[in-house]
Amino acid sequence: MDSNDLRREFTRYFVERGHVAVPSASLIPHDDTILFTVAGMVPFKRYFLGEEIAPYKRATSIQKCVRAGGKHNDLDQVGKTLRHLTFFEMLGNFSFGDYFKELAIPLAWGFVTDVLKLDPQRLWITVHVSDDEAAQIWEHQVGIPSKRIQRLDEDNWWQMAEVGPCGPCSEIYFDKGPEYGAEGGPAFGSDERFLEIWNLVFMQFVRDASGVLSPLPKPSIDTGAGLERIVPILQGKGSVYETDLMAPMVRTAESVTNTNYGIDPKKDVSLRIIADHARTMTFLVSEGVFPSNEGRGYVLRRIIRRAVLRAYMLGAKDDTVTGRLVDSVVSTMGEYYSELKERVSYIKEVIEREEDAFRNRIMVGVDLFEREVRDSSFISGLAAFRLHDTYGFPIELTVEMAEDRGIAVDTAGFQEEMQRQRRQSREAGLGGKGPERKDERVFELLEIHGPTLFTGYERTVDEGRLLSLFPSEEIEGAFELYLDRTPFYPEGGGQVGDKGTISTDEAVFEVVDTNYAVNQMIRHVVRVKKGKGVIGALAKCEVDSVARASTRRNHTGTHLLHSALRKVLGEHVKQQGSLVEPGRLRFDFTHWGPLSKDELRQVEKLINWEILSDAKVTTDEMDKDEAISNGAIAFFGDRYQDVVRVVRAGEHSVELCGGTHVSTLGSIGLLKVVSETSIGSNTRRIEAVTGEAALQYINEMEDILGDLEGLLRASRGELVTRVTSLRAKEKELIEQIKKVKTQSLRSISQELGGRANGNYLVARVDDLSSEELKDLALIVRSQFSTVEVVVLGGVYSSKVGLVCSVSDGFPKKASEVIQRAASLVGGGVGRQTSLALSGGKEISHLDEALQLVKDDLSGSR
RNA sequence: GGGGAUGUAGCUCAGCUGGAAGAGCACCUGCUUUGCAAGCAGGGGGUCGUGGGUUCGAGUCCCAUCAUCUCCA
Repeated sequence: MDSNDLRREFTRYFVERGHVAVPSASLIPHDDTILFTVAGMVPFKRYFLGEEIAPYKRATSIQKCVRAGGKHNDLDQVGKTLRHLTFFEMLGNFSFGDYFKELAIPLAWGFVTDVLKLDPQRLWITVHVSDDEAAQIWEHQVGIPSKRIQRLDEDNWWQMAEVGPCGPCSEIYFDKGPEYGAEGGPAFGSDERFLEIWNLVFMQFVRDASGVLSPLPKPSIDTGAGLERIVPILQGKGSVYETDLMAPMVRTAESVTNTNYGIDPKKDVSLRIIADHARTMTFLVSEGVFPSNEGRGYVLRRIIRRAVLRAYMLGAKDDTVTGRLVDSVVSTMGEYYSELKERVSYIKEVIEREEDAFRNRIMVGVDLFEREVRDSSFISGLAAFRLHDTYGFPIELTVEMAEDRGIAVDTAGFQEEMQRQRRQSREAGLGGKGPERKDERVFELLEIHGPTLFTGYERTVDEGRLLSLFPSEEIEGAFELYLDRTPFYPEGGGQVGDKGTISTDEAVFEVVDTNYAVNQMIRHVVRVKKGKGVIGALAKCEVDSVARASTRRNHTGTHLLHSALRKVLGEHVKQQGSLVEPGRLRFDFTHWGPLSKDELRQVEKLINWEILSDAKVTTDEMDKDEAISNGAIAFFGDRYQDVVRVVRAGEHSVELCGGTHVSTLGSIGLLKVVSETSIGSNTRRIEAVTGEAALQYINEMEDILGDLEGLLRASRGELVTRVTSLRAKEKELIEQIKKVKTQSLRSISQELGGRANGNYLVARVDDLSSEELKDLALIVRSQFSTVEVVVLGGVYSSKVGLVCSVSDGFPKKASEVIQRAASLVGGGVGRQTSLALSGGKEISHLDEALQLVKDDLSGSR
C-alpha cells in the first residue's frame, strides 16, 4: 500500500462510518498560542473548547502539521532519530460529544487490523493509570491479551493548558522487532522498537483554576495517527526515509551532495535532515510564510539555512541545492497537495533567494574565521558566538572547519553565551507587555446581554442603551462604557477605533478610543464631560464623522495599495501589518528590497486608475471557507468569525475585512505614497495619504518648491539646471580659492623665510585658519631647506591657532616643541612627530607663548 | 520586543591611541604591443550614510537617525 492509498483508505473508512471528511487546514493556525498547526485537532480546537458549535458530530481529516520552533519543536531531534519529523501528516477522526471510548477504540482497532492488516500479535496498547474503563474495553470488547495492555502516567494524560479540557489517552504501538531494541513493550522497551502509531485522546474532564477536575457533560474524541509512522510498517521499511513518502527526497539529497545514504551514519543524519527540511520549507512557503527575522518567518529561515548548511558540509559547496529539493517534494506530494504544483515557481524563487543570501553569509564568515584562527591556537566561546551572533556563521561550520585544522573550539563557552543571550531576550520580552487581563465584569455583561451590535457600517449616528459604566483600570481618569448597540468602530484589522460623543439626558461623554474588551464586546473608552451616567438610559452616539470619512478613504486605499503591490512586485507580497488612521495609512509587507522609483510610480498609477474608475465598493457577508475559495485574501493569524465580510474594491482587490470602507472608489480622491522604508529584512513599510491629506501633502511640496524658486530666482522648470550649475560654479570657485590661497601662502612664506633664525623660525601670522597655518608651515620648510623647525601662531576668528613642523632628523618631536606654548594659550596637543597642531582661546597669551618657544629653541641650539 | 555588526571612489575594501583621504579592479588620455585578466606613463572620480555634539581640529570619540546584514525571544 503506498501513501496515496493509505490516505484514501483512511478517509473512506471513517466516511463510511458517519464522519465528514474535512480538508487539511492551513499550517498557519488561527491561534496565537501556537506557531504552526502542530496536530490534527488544532483546526477543531474551538469546537472542543465549546467556543463554537461544530457543524458536524463526527469528522475525519488528514492534517498537514509542522513542529518546529515554539512549544512543540522537533528540530533538534530530526534526523538523529528515525521517527521525528518537522513536517508530517496526521490522520485523525473526531467526535464532538457524539461517540466516546466505547466506539473510538473499536474503530481504531478495526482500521489497524482490518484495513491495514497489521499483525495483532505485534500491537501493544497503553492506557492511563487511572483509566480502567479504556482498559476494560480493550481487553473485553476488543479482546487484547491483558499482558499487552500497559499503563502509563503522564505520557498518557492530555491537557490543552493548565486550565481547560483534559483527559486520559490510549495508544496503539507497533513492535518493529528485536533488531530495533530492548523488549518490554512501549512502557519499558526501546523507543525505536515500539513505535506509537495511534493516539486516542479522551476529552473527559475540565480542570478549573484550583486544579479540580469535573466531568465534561459531552466528552469528545480526538485521534492522531501519524501517516509517516504507519507507511514504513505497511511497506516493510525501517523508516519513513525509505518509503515512497520520502525516499525521493533522500535520493535528491544524495545527488546534490554526491553522497550515498546508508554508508556513514553521521552523513545519514544530514541526509535525513535535508530530506525532512525540504518538505517543511516547501509547504511553509506554499502557505505564505516568508523568510524573515521573527516568528514563523524566522523558523522557516532557520530550516532553509540548516538544510543548505548540511548540504554544504556534505560537499555541495558551489551549486544551489534547494531548487532541486523543492522539485522533488512537489513531484512526490503535488498530486495530493495540488497547491504545491500551482505555486512551484514562486516557492522555488523564495527559497532559492534565501539560499543565495545564506551562501553569501558563509563566504563572509569563512574569511572572518580565517582571521580568527590566524593568531590563535583555539577558538574561544566568545569568538564562536560572535561569528554566529553577528555574522550568522553557523556553529556547526565553525566546529567542522576548526576540526579540519586540528583546532579546538570552546563549545561550552559558546553555549554559555547563547544562554546569556536567551535570558536577556526573554527578560526584555517579558518587560514589554503584561498578561492580558480579562475583566470578569465584561464576561458577565456578555452573558446577560449578548454581543454588542455594531451598526457603524450603515451609520455614524445611532442610539443605544447604556449597559454598564465603570472606571478604566488602564487609563487614569477614564471610564469604560458599554452599550447594547453602537456605531463606534472598535480597533481592529489595523483600523483605529472611532472617537466621538455619547450623550444621555443626564450626561455627556467624550469617546477617546473604541476597542474590543473581549470577543464581540465593544468597549468605549470615555471621559466624562458633564453629569452622571445612569444604567439603562438611552444614549445618543455620534461618531466624529469627519475623522471616520478620512479613515474610510485610507482603509479602502490600503486595500488598493495591497493589490497594486502584488500586481507590480509579485504574489510574494503579503501584508505583515497595517495601521489605518484618519491622517494617513501605513502598510507593511514582505518584499526583498527597496522599491525603485519606477515601481512606486507604477503602484501609484494603478491605484489612482482604480480610483478614477469610481467603481462601487461592495461588501458581502458570506461563509469563511466560501470566501477564501473565491480568492479573497485572508490574513493568517487574524481571527475570523465563521461569517466574514468580503470587501471588493475595484477590479482586483478582494479581501476579508471587518473595517469601514468608502462606497465608491472616487471618493478617495487621490492616493499619494509619501514614504517607503525598511523595517527589517524582507519587510518594507509604505506610508500614504488620501483625500484631504493628499492635498495638504501636495501643498507642502508646492510651498517648498515655491520657496526654492524665490531663493534661486528660477522658475520651476529651471530649478534643476540652476542647482547643477550653482554646484559646478561652487566647485570651480573652491578650486580657485585654493589656488589663490596657495599663491598667497607662498608669498608670505618667502617673506617669513628671510626672518628665520638659522635653523628655526617662530612667527606670528594672523587671519589664517589652522588649516592654512599648517599649509604655510609646510611650504616654508619646503622652500627653505635649512629651516628645520617652523612654529607659527596666529589669531583667527577670535581663536588662537598654533602649528609646528619639524624636519625628519630633528631630535625633538613637533608636539614637544609647542607643548608648553599650547597650554599657555589654553589648548592641548597630541604626540605627533613631524607636524603638530594646537589651538586655544587665550588670545592675549599668544605673543608670550611664541616667545617661550623662541627661548626654548635658542636655548637648545 | 532585546542584542551585535557594517555604511569611505563605479565595484571590493584599507585607514592604528583624533592631526595633509588611500589601495586593487573598473574608467579616460597617450605610448608600447597585436596572445588570453597585456605592459608603461599620466588623468578624472569622494557631502567618509544623514543630522547634531565634544574638540583648536572628527572618516576616527559621543548622541540621534536612516539603510543593510545577523542572532535571540
